[in-house]
Amino acid sequence: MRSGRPGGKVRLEDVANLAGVSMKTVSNVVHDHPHVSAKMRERVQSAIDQLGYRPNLTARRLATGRTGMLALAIPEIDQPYFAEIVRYVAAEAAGRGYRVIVEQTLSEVEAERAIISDREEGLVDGVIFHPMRIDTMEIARLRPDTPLVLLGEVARPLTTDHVMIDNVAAARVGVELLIAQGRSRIGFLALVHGDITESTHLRLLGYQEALVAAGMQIDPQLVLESTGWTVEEVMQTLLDALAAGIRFDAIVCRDDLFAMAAMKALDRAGLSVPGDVAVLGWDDTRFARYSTPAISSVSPDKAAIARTALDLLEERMNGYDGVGRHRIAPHAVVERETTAPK
Amino acid sequence: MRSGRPGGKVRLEDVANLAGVSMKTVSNVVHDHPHVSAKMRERVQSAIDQLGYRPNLTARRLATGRTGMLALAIPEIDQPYFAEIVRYVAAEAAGRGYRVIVEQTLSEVEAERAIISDREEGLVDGVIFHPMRIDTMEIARLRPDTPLVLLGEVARPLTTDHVMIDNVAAARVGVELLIAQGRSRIGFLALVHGDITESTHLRLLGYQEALVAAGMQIDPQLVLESTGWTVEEVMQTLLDALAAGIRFDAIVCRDDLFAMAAMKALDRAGLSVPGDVAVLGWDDTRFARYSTPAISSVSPDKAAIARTALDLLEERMNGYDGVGRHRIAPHAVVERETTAPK
DNA sequence: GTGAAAGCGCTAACAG
DNA sequence: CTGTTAGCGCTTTCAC
Repeated sequence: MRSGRPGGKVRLEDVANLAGVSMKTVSNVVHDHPHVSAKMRERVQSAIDQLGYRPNLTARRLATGRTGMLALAIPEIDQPYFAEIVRYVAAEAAGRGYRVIVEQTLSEVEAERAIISDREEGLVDGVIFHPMRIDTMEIARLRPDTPLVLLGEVARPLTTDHVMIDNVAAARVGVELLIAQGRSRIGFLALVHGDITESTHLRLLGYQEALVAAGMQIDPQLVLESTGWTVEEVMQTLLDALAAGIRFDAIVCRDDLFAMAAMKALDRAGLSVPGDVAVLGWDDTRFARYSTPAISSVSPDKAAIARTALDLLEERMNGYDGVGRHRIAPHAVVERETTAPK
Repeated sequence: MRSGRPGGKVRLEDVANLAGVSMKTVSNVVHDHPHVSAKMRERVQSAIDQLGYRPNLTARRLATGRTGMLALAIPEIDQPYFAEIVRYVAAEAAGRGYRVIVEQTLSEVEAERAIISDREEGLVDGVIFHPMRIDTMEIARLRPDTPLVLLGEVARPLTTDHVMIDNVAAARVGVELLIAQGRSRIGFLALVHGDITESTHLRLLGYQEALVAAGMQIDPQLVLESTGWTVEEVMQTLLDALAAGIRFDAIVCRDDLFAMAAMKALDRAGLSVPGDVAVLGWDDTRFARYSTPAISSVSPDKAAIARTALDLLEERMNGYDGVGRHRIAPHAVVERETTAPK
């Protein structure tokens, strides 16, 4: 089945020789080019099968200048929200003929810098990047030659494309739901020390807007602050507030992980959900769906985020070189078991 | 900063010209080759910086025949167990100088077949594959030229390397824990219709062995069967058993997702965990840690799995061509809140 | 220690 | 519609 060449490697030329045609004709067959006679096609195909020929991607890439690969850079692959984003982006990319390589930054500054200032050329045709640590200025300065689209709520760089949801509006809708269900002491879990992304602040802003619009008083005590992102830290934050005598009948969480932490804290404090306290998560991940009780959650349209990011990126890869575009993806609030009329 | 060449592309040769040295010398500097004088290195480096030269990966790959890339093929990226496997494999691979591209099969036969019978050459140097649908015979028959290591409990192919945990022993230890805590009506959730992997059967076998070893009676009623893998189906399976009057004081689950489903069903049936019923999960994912109550879980050593898979794969990539090796990674049982003495 | 030249396997422009 | 040929940018013998 293999050619007699050393290493068993079969080249396009070997196929051409065996079939008695030119390399161009073989290439036409491999690429399903229209203008090839049926008998020709068959003859070439049989040579391909006989030799077990497989086109060499690397050579093709060198010749075409395209890799057919995209990089998706995210903080952590095993955080459900990002795992789901990877899934949608990979599906969307596959539909457009791209494969995706996943890069984890672990929210480390150096890793994020490495994404932007790509040292080597020809790894990927484009990059989709969800930054956590580096800011607009740095992205603008280190801006790579490679087409780039940003995800998430970084401060908006003027020069770079960007896809996000309207966090303020989403938070507002979520809080309005709680208010409509008769909740009046609605907490926010939580601001995080050292968080330089805008997400949490925007969500907090929407929370505040909804309260004001409803003519409710804003009690700063209800806005909690966590020392970190872990479930343990977030749980402790709520536990401390409860121990300090602060009372809630609803809690808006910055994401589903925080909601899981809230469930733990409330359980430990002997409070029932949603009887005593309603809980609203964010991101609509598997955590929310599989938890008991199932967590109501603000749901960004991940498929739309992926689709929009790919749209933008493809335009860049096709040569668009204008100013940065900013696209808003839709959101919804999915009601499950942790929210209910009081 | 850019050369005057069209397209702004800077090549090794341009650097060589500017620095007034040969391409070989530039290459030596780029690769930190030892035998280069300090002044030479400096001169070349300044030319590199001046031109903004970035080596072209594709050309390097074509010349060397290595891609520096690995494929990791898994069923679903957004299933926590696999997301965590991706994380460990990616970390391990990065440490060895490889990048990884993630391929989702979605447990579809055709997608799995595509992984094995790679149509194109030069995409990756090696493949790590967690199959769900295709069997030993097919893997052996379609076996690609690309080095391959299998993950999970497929029937063991003689020709292919393979990393797994000892499912039987792990299940036995888990059930022994339950027995030691005074549980006597221990259910198994669940066999799944159409599941052709060995995992569930091996776990069921260990379950059975532990019961026999403890001199307990085996009640077939306690071994449940689900029509599918979704949380809804699994939950319904347990709900049906409960409705049929079958009583449990512990449930061993085939994975953490099934454990989440069990928690839902028990909650709905008004049973408390672990008061009335203990629950043991499998895979030790974030689900188990973040759930309320936190789920005790059989914990495969994912770091060891990743490390071992890479070890095996590197040997293959370095030319080892012997018989398939089978490596067992360690496991443990992590006790959390869903198991406790009765 | 450094330089010149021959590929790596494919694509695409051009000629026939 | 098919064949020829010149690159794509780097690595790597092999002389110097």
